[in-house]
Amino acid sequence: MTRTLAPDLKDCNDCPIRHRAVCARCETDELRKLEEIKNYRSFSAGQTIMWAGDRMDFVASVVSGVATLTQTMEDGRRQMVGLLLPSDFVGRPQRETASYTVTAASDVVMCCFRRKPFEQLIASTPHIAHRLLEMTLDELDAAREWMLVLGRKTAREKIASLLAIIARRIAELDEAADTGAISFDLMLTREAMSDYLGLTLETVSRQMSALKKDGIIVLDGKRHIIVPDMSRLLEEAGDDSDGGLPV
Amino acid sequence: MTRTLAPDLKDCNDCPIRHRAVCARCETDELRKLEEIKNYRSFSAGQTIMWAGDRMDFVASVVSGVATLTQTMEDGRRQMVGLLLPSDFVGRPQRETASYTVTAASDVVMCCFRRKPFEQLIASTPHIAHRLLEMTLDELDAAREWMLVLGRKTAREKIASLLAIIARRIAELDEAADTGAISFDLMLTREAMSDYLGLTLETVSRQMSALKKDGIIVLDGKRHIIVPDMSRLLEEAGDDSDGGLPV
DNA sequence: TCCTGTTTTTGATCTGTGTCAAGGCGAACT
DNA sequence: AGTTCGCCTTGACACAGATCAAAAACAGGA
Repeated sequence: MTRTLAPDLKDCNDCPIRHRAVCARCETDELRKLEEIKNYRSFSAGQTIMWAGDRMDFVASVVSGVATLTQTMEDGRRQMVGLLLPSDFVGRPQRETASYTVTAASDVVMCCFRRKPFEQLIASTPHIAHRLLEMTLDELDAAREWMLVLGRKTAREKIASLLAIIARRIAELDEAADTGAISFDLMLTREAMSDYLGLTLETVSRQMSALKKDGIIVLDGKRHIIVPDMSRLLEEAGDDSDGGLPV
Repeated sequence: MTRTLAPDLKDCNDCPIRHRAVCARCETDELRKLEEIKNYRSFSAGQTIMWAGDRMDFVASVVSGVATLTQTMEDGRRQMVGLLLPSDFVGRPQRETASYTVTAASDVVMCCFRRKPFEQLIASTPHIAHRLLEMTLDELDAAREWMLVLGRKTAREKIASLLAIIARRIAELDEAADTGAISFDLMLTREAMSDYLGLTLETVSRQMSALKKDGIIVLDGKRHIIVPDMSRLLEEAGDDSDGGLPV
């Protein structure tokens, strides 16, 4: 349930798979192999990084920015199934084609690894395989928490849940942590939020206004959010305790 | 996206982790170790196998019957986050406590392994770790498909999707496959269905009646379902192509 | 600065699903 | 056979959120 950060995150800038990923215990020759198969790629806001069904020659780790994983039905209904923040991993070893469409929500930098050699690296390096399993289990937990949000929460609770998730991830990255008030840039359009939450963008807008009116959040411009009291937000989200939702 | 069955499933009755699990390439001393730490356990319909938050000393594989994974909010709202059919795996290595409540939907037999030694086995046996990763990735895909169902589909489409998933899993087990008509026992109450689909049991009942009236399904008693034409069901489910939803 | 297109807000109305309530059906037990 | 209990179905009505429509806020370029 708790996000498992590589313990020596801060000391790990040389490792090309950043943060939560496999770097923590990389040894020099593993690092060298990773160096060989990696390259950084940038995408601008709104750009589609990969379409569902595309051939997938890379796996990647988000370095900066926000990307989304979405599914679409033929009639255009869309559902976001994953929100990729810095340190998240994209792509599935052993699979030729992408299952989901990946879109850059903001400007994004990804650290890409050629898939074939990456798979070999996994096969020959047990601790990387373990790290990958751990990350996948975290993602599975996140997806399951999200099923509760989608299936059983009201519009207001959904919005509060989304804000809480992002606030938590941001706080985690900034290490600012428990200073009470948290402020962050929401790098999603209202439409992207509605795709995540299974709502329409009008409903998202209305509920944002309502949360603002009730003082749960403060809006500075359209996208910059201040949460004066995190516990009140969590209450609105209907979360038991403050355990919180993993992303 | 496609379920990955162990290739020599049929020849593997001695392996205590059945079907999809790790058995395919188990060698004799690995099998011996598994023998030592396993024991079979039976549960009767309706019984709670494990509560969220309980200490978890076992991981397990479903041998027969159907079990469910659910989350509950303090006010009682409930969401099923996983449906466990024979060959599915439960439990998370490296975690002390259960995240979800596990309930037997029908009479269930599980093959349980003591967690600590199982973790050691994973650590020392790369191909088991790989199999586990593959299974976890399949589950993640299933969870994400389910997010689309929960977030964007209508009640009728939700029901059709659930029936399609179960029909597909049953067909897979029976190996009866593409004979057009599929019939199976739905081992879930209307309430369990509603928990899976994020609906009320009344709505589930109404939509089942509607699908029956329209000839998409035939009901023999309350729980035995006949699907005369699988493609029509998939159409109702709103699935693109017939790719279908993994569970 | 104005113009243009995108994103967001707000309003009015409609509808699918939830809620509340009653009754039916079958299985197990007396 | 009758009673009880759990599960399922059906109906009437209410409401959260969708849909349709318009205007306001904002960003970027000429």
